[in-house]
Amino acid sequence: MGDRGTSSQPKSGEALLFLTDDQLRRGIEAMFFAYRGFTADPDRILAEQGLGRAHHRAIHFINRAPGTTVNRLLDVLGVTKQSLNRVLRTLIESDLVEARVGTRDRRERHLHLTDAGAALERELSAAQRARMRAAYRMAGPEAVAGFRLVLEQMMDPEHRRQYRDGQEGPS
Amino acid sequence: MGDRGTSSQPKSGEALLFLTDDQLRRGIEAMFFAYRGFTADPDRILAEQGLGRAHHRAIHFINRAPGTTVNRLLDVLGVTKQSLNRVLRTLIESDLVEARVGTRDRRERHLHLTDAGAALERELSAAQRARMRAAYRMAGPEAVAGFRLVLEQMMDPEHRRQYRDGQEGPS
DNA sequence: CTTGGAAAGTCAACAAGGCTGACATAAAAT
DNA sequence: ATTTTATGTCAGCCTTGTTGACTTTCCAAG
Repeated sequence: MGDRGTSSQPKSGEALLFLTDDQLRRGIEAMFFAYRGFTADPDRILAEQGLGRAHHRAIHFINRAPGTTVNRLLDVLGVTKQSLNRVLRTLIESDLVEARVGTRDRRERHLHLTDAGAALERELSAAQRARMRAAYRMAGPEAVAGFRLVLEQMMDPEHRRQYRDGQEGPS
Repeated sequence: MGDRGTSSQPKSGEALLFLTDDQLRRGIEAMFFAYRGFTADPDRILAEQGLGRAHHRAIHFINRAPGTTVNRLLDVLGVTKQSLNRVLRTLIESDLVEARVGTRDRRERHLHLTDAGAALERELSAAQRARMRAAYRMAGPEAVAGFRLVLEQMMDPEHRRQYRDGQEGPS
């Protein structure tokens, strides 16, 4: 779709300099390579236990919101219940997650990490945080602010809501 | 893994403020949600054609370096040759990619996009660039610089090399 | 020149983790 | 009493990773 036009007038002003197709392509590749690095350490740890990235995502969000229900988790993760169910079943069988029947609404299952699950979560997120901490240190505070700003804009609006819900509190 | 210590002294100075575990967790989730958004548009387009994300990656890097060999592509993509081979086979069968037997070394296959392949590439990357352009515009030039800086630091060193190889020229 | 190994690519079979669809059950809501 | 909601389950499909075994081609040492 002939938008090569942008590249033929690259330096028409600072405000546009970073919007050439080539600069955008660089950003696309940066996302690709960075995401690989971002998941590499947890993937290694998980593989040792016969788990995969899907388990990591479930563990992460259960840890963030203990007692969350299956339905809310489905929303956040954006997969089907059949897919999540398979993952949760193995996590429960491996004694990493506990599903407690709801007291108010007994149809609901409230999900919690067991001690072993919490330990694994710490191991996984420690690896991921270490990498991110290193990247943040190298790049500096202003870069980090920019990083987060761009990422937030890249999300679909629904996911952006869920992302913002993860904030400390309603400031 | 007792690195909860960081969170218990959160505001000990501007230089550390952004390195609390909670801030790092926010960054981790930002990556997760942003990457989903980042791939959403191409995924939709690809699904219509019965292709997947793996095909997109191959198409992207063949377009960037026409005539590249399977081996070099393997390096960039970081999958096994068997996995890539399956993807390439469907791309060739669908007349999106052409594999020319090497003239100097006839073991090699040099990969090129066909006209149809180039058209699909433009469609895919136009969607992805549009999203990135919008995110860049909302975030502003300084944020973009920070975004790219952090992403680069997050890559594994080998991938960082490949990423840098994608620059305009050896300035 | 031939022969043996290395390199590039292909084929086969398996696993993880997405997906859809159909159905079961229990509890809540109407 | 009926319907809706939350969850779980079975079956089967697809993509995209994996490993292992194989072919073709090239090159270099004998």
